[in-house]
Amino acid sequence: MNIGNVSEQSGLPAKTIRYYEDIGLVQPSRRENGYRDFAVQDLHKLAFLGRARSLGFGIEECRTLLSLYEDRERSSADVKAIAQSHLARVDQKIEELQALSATLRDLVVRCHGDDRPDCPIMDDLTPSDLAGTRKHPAGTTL
Amino acid sequence: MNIGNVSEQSGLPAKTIRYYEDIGLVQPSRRENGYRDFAVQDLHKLAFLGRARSLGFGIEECRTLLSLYEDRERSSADVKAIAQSHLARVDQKIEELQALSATLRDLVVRCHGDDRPDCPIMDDLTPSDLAGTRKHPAGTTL
DNA sequence: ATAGTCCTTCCACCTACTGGAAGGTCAAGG
DNA sequence: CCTTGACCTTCCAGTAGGTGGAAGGACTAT
Repeated sequence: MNIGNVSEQSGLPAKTIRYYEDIGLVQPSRRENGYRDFAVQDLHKLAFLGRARSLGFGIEECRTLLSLYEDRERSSADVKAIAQSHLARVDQKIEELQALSATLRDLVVRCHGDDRPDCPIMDDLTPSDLAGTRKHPAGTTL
Repeated sequence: MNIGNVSEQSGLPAKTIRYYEDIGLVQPSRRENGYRDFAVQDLHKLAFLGRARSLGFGIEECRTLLSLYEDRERSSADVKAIAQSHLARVDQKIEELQALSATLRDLVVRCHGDDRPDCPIMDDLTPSDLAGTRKHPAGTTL
């Protein structure tokens, strides 16, 4: 099967499929003319990867999940552990973003938003006390 | 002021400060010996940037905010517009992650997590409806 | 003179792709 | 036979926002 076909059936862009081959997630064979020739199992793997990625699993997690996918003797505990730690990370991120959202919302609400320069948002950003502590409790990153 | 000093007072790593110079967010002068020489205004800018970044604003937003910071005739409306659109993006992200979290949590809860291979998480990831494929016919699929 | 710390530049790496250029292959139509 | 267009190939560069490290110059103290 050619890459265009596999792309269509798996829902992954051809570029992404080549990238996945590059990092060793799939190993399609080659024809005489140099074209990749995907087996049905490769298609399955790629669809599996697409779903796993859409659930937010990282590439290395996907690699592990793929090996578990191919292991009919796997323990569901191994799969669950990966999903659980991923879930914990997602929930952690949600908390950080919620704190961020609350801070931003507060600033936005307090800013009158007219043509005068006076602005609580700018006041928050403006450094008042350098080298010292206080003012902002916690910082999060996106 | 040397970069180490500025780093300490602004809370930004020296590497980051050099990077910010690279992309034109600050323009410290140079001494005879090639060392960067930061003015107090540069320190203020860097602290401003650090706070804006910690609120999740992107670099280009920071660049705009910085120009508004230096413009004493700015309209608070301009600042508010940037913060509002950023807030909207954050809230959008939260919603996406919450949907993801719900899906993952459901899968994790339904997975018994023992030493048997049977696993609802894997079932979710496993492609079932691809053209020309059957669902694991006893030992053919990986 | 030498040790230790600070500073410099440059290059590579991180995630997970994505875009584009330059060029080979293949099937159909005239 | 030739051309057109779709498809395929590789390789290079770029994304966001830095981080790590190497190689080497500069400063300070003893």
